[in-house]
Parts: sequence; C-alpha cells; structure tokens
Amino acid sequence: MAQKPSIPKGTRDFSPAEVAKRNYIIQIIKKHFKTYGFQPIETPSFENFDTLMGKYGEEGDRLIFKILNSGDFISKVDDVTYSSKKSGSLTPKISDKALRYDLTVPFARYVVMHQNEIDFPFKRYQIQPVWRADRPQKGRFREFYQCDADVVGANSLLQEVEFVQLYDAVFTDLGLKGTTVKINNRKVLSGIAEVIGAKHLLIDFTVALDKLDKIGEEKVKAEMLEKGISENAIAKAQPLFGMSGSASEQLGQLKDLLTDSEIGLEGVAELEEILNTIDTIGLQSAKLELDVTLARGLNYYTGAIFEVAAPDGVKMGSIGGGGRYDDLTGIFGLKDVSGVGISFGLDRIYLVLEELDLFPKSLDISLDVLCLNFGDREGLASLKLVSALRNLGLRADLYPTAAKFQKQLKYANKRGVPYVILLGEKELTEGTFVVKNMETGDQKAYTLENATEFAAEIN
RNA sequence: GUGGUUGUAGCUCAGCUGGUUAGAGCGCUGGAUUGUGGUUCCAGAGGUCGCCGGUUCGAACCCGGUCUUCCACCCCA
Repeated sequence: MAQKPSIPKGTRDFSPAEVAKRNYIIQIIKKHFKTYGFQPIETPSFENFDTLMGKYGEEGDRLIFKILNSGDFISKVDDVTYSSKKSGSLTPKISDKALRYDLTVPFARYVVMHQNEIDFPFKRYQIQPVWRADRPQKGRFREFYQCDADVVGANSLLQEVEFVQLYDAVFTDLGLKGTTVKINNRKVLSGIAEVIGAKHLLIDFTVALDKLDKIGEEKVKAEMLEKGISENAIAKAQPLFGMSGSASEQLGQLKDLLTDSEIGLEGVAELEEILNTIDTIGLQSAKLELDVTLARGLNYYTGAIFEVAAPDGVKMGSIGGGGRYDDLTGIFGLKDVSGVGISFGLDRIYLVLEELDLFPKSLDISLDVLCLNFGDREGLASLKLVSALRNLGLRADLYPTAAKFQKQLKYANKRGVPYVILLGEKELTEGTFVVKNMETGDQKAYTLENATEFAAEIN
C-alpha cells in the first residue's frame, strides 16, 4: 500500500512561481552585497557538534538539530551515562555533528581555519539555509535561508554605518519602503546593568527589557524581579522605561544614567557617531532609530546591535538583524579580530513582499513564447524556429504533441505565456509564422527567415 | 520545551442533538467548437472524512492516543 507522502514539520516545497520570487530577492541582495565589496563563501550544512554548541546560549543549544552518529552508536555509550537518562550528557556521546544554526558561527570558524589565506579586513557574504528545531509559526520555519554579510578585522565604526546603508539599499531596491533599522549597543546595556548593580544578570536583564514594547513596563519589571534583579536595581533603571524624544535627546538621558560607567559611555559615544554619520549621509527609504530596549538574544554581540522591522502594519517579526562581535573568533583560538555583520531573513522578506504585493508581475512569466504543434511536418519547421528564438535569448518552447488546438492554447493561457506562435500547413507553404499576442488577441505574420524581427519587437 | 487550535474532493469550505447512497463553489477531464485561449452551456471523473484504537445497533460527528496546521509563551530571521 502506498504511503501518504509528507514533509517534516516546518519545512516547505517551493513551486516554480515561489522559486522565481525567492530568486528575485536573492539576486537583489546579492547584487548589493557585491557592490559593497563582499565576496561569497559557502560552508557545510553541518558542522562538528562542538563548533556549534554553547555559542547561542542555553536556548540555542536546545534548538540545534543534532545528527545521530553512524553505526552502532548506542553500544559505545557507557552504562552510567546511558542509565542516567539525561539528554544533556547522553547527546554528546551519540552525536558529533549538528546542522548549521546560523551563518555567523560557521563564518568565525572559517576565518580561524583560513586565517593565513585571508586578506584582512575580510568582507564575505553567504546565502545558505540554516536549521532550527523550533516550533513553527507564521514566518518561523525549521529550515530557512539567511543572507549574511560580515566584515572581520576592522574596528572602525564606518563598518556599522556601511551596514545601515546596505540595509537601506537592499530594501529600497526591493520596493519595500518604510522599514525601520533599529540600533542599540551592547556596551550601553552592559553599562546599565553595571550602574544598577546587576552586572551578573546582564542576559536576563536585557531579555526582559527587550519585551518592553510588547508586554509593557509592569510585566517587564515583574520578569526582572523574578530573575533575581532587585527592586532597588530596577528603580535605578527607571529612566529606561520612559525614554522618548529624538535620538540625541535619548543619548543625553543615557549619558546622565551612565556617568559612572566607562563602558556605558563608550557605547553611547559609538551610537552617537553612527547616528550622526547616517544623519549626514542620509538614507533612501529606511529610517534608523535608536532603541535602547533592543537586546537580541545572541550573546556573542559586544557592540552595535541591529534589528530590522517591517513597515508599519505588517505583522511580522524582524526581517533582519546583526551586530558587532569582538571576540567570536577568540572561541576558536584567534584573538583580537573584531567582526560586524548583518543578516537578511529571506523567508520573512518574502512573506512581507507577498503581503504588500510588491513582487514584479514579470516574475510570473516563465516562458516568453510557446509554439503550437500542428503535426510532424510543421513540427520540424517549428523546432527550427524555436531553436532560433532560443539562440536569440528568448525562453521558447514547442508544444510536444499535436494535441487539439484548444488544449494547446489553454495550456499557453495557464502558463501565462504572452506570445503563441502558429505554424500550420498554410504558414509552412507560405514560409511564414503567425504570432498571437495572448493578451490582446492580435495576430501578426512574419517570414520564417526573419525570426530576429519578432524577437526584437518583443524585447 | 509549555498551553491552546486545526484536519472532510486537487483548492476553499458546508455537513443539525450520532442515523441510510458525505455536499457546494472553484479547479480537472470530455463535449458544444477538426485553425483560435480567457466568457458561456452540457456531461463526467474524483473522498480509507489526517492516522490508530475505543464507546455504540450505528461515528465525519463522542472519548483516548498520535501526526499535522495555525496561534500564544519561550526564543528568534
């Protein structure tokens, strides 16, 4: 009995129309990556277990897809570990490989392994799928694409500025107006944690703070309390909850709050410089916004943090994110190499463009011209004509069988082919072919020797 | 990982307090129309009611389990 086919939860098949749209987005992102001087690399879809584990926090470890070892892996586990039934200690013994969780950590690994062949500063881009063992939701999949651009070996804040411009360039080109690039700085968050006396609870503090616009002040404070941050400390952080006004006003408030924190003031200065530079240069369609509550869970970020929100009114999580990480390669043994990078969430951008109907209509056309098939004799002449059109760069096809006229036209109609060629007995004897415009219904004859004339007209 | 939700024809969905042969629209196939598609008309095909088990004389409907969908949390692109 045939089994009912299915695909794993959170994965998808892509139809020709969907692939066309996805390629359209990728091609635009790639174009801008290249014009900004980034070079492509690719890394394996799975890495060593130890390369990935521990880089994304406790939650991240849970969401990494582990690959079971080959062979009789269970017999190699010692009895104590086996009978303890603890996944945490058993997993490393039965799995030594895991699917890529993001593109940043594999890149850091790549940089360390190839440090002697890389010219720093190294700007690379990478467009590949990543996997997360998450529970699917709208815009959240277990297999999805990230499009990353990172620079390593450059400390200059100009890199941050450049990434804001890059975001703006890509979203402008995609016709996606009104995106917001939110920026914050980990040093500011560290500074705040420091001055309120919750330095050791930085992660818990930022994770809670990050939810401010979503769950409100009271609930954020409740969560902080629950995580062990004292009432006194929360009171000291009070200015954060009421931050408002322009970026420079907010920066002023931050300076007051952080007067006793060297690192905090450093963060403020960095933000100030990035915001001022962008202000001077200007952006096309995006806006850059300071958001002191922006945290981002990934704990390898040390400086600037970015997150991109879709235009107002589109219900979608962030469509991009990134930041600076000063010591990611340090974990793999290469010290003092700073990196900054951003990521575009292809699958979410797709959903947003779809919702706002921003895909070019031309993407629906997968074939420029279809030649109808009238039989063997006409078919031969048609095949020659189609070959000639293909050589001219047109997407051309010959209907494979001499099916009923109506059936062939219906097929052309459903494929959305704009032009159909009729080359029947009459045309064959006259040495011509007739082109039918499927939209208007108009028909026009051309001589067979002069296929270029037709090709030129529709281009 | 926690809580909830969904599943009936290729698609979108009806289907009453459990009751005979489970319906509609769209799509599909054929015909009206053997050189003219989109519109119209006619006819037809297509369903283990997600899967497994239970209750019942009888289950698409009630119960349990499981998978899937979507949502909230966690977290994130």
